[in-house]
Amino acid sequence: MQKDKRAQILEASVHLFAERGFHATTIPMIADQAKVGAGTIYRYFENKETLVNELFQEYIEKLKQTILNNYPPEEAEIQTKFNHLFFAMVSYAEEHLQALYFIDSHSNNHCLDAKSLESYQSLLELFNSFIKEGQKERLIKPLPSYVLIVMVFGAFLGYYKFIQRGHFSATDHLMDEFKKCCWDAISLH
Amino acid sequence: MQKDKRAQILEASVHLFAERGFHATTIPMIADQAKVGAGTIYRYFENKETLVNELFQEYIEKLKQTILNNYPPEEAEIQTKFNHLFFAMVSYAEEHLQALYFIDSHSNNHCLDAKSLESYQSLLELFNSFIKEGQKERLIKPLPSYVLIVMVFGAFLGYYKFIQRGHFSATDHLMDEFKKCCWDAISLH
Amino acid sequence: MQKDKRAQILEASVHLFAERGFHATTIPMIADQAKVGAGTIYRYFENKETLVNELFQEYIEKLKQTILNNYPPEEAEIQTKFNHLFFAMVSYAEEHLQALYFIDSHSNNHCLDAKSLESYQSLLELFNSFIKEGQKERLIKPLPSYVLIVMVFGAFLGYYKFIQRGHFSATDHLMDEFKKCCWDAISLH
Amino acid sequence: MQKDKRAQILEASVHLFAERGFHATTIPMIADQAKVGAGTIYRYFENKETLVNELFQEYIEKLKQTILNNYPPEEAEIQTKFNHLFFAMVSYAEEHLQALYFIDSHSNNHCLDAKSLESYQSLLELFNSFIKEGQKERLIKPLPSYVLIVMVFGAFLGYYKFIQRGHFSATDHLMDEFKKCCWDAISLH
DNA sequence: GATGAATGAGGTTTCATTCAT
DNA sequence: TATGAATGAAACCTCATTCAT
Repeated sequence: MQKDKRAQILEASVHLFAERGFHATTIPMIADQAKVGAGTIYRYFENKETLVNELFQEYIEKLKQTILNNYPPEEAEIQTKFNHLFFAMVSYAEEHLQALYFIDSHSNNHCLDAKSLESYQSLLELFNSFIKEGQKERLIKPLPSYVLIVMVFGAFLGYYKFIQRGHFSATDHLMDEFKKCCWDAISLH
Repeated sequence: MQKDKRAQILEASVHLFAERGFHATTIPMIADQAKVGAGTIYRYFENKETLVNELFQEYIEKLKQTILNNYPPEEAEIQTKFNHLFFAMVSYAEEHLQALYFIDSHSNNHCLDAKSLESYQSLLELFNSFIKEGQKERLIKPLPSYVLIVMVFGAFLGYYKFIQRGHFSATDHLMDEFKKCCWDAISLH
Repeated sequence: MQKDKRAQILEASVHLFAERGFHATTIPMIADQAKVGAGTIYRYFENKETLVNELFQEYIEKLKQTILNNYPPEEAEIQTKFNHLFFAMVSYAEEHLQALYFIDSHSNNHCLDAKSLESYQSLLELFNSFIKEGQKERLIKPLPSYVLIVMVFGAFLGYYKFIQRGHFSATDHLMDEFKKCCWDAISLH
Repeated sequence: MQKDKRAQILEASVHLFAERGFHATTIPMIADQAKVGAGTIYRYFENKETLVNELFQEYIEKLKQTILNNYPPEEAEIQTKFNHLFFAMVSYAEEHLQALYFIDSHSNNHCLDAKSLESYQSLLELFNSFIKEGQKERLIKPLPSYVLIVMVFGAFLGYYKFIQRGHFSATDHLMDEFKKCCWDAISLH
């Protein structure tokens, strides 16, 4: 009861989709994990496709909010903006790691509808405009922004997957190294 | 007739699995694409799972061969080894781009059996030993090698996905930028 | 619906398996006869094999119960015990004739699992111990009990198949003849 | 080569059908056992159904021949005729035990066509006329001949299955007991 | 509103049969 | 003539979805 059933369903879904993928996750699995009846899911979502799309859009929106919250003013330096983006990602990853995996592994999936793709594009646009600006100032490499974004995104997933697996614990020192790594990857010199 | 049916099936499978994923690809889809009867697939593969596993292992092996072919001697410089690895990846990506997507998107998939995972690990080990060596010489960042590998792997996929989509054409200049990007991402200074 | 779905499925199955055999009976046939959806069968039975095995075991158990119910005390005469066994079989055959055919025609079938075979053996053991006792008292022929059992079992099936086909109706007189026939087959003099 | 391929196929078929039944026996199984290609079977038999029917008819015919060979003259005594029938069955069982199982387990099978059923009926008729004659002379029990036939047939199968399993070896003494058992089962007094 | 038993469309897999060699 | 690779109809089985309770 405590939590809203819709939230329980979304929470169960994001874990399962992240872990197994959309097609390998069944409605009964979600119902079990969410501790609701299978039929209940259909009171909140028209069908499995709308469920995955609403889930995708909500988590994209949450990430966009995290990024836009306290975003540095336009006139701020690129480094400042990079710092903000980096720590926004860190913050999101620490709170919604499953969501990050889910977004990454489903962003090319056929199950997404137009609205989800648009949502995803608008997320990429946040990074894209940052990169375009840096490239204009000759501070960021003149590569297609998509390549730079995907590289850093991949790095984030790798970094957190590694920590999550307990191979070693997150320290401030490691985080600094990681941040520098991301910056070096995209910056000129 | 021309080609071996087994090869036709593998070729159709790698495209479909890369594009849609294991669970969203049906046997009739593969049969149609491969221009064989659905039953024919079962003359060459015990079932859908062994098909995906044999496919995975064959393409991992091919990538390992590409990397190990003319690999610089142990005493060679890190830069030389990096160049080799980079161009091996380029060569593989240009010949088997679908395979690269397929490997990337399925390396965490539950459909893989122990042998496939082992195969994948042995591929990662090739990169890993290169990174470990570079770290010992203080030429490569002291981050978990997994993070560095994933970052560069992600960059490759992003780079080729972008080119493939025709957003712009591959030039030697762009390739140089891209190579520098990958090196900067992992190297110290 | 009126009856329990599981019971409907079992009832349809025993008729079809008795009539056509396990392998010639399809799930859709059972679903049609039981008036349930094909998928419903899998809510009650893991697969077709567990269906046939549970069915077999349930009907064997029912026959064992019929036999053991009011079984004469150990010290009773062989003739008394024979009468009991005979009428237990008559009672079972009249209520569950299809089951008798089903058991007979599937007792050597590869579809049976270890538990079913064990169940069947324990049924044979009931007859076997009766025969062994009679042989000790030199009232029953010194042939392998299996031969005697199969002979009488075959006679029962023949007798009831004949009656069922309506070639003639069951009368007390006929039943007496039949009983005498079974007894003569196994007894000494 | 040695044997005619058709004979090899029939021989393999009778073993497999007796052991596993018509529907559980596949054409590749028969081809393997017969050491011929699967396609070869279709050079000798139109399809699987005609194969089983020709097989059935040939073995029924063989049994009828065994019985009719040296059959006692009409005026002979019932006991003489019984002896002949009994030893004809023994002879057949010893030479073609698999065929006896095959006939028994398929005589009610839906795979049989009209001609096979007719063939089977004409076999039963041989036994039936013997029984009718014995009943007229009040030497055989006044039960439906079908019941008596099935009983003795079942006894034969049980007897030979037991011996085949090696539970004990066939002796002249045992055979005499068995013969007496069959006679007692059907005779008056 | 919540449930989960029931359903059947659609997936995976088998196998009788064909046909090029 | 003999073969066995290839086929697709039809089998078994799963699971998204519905609906009576």
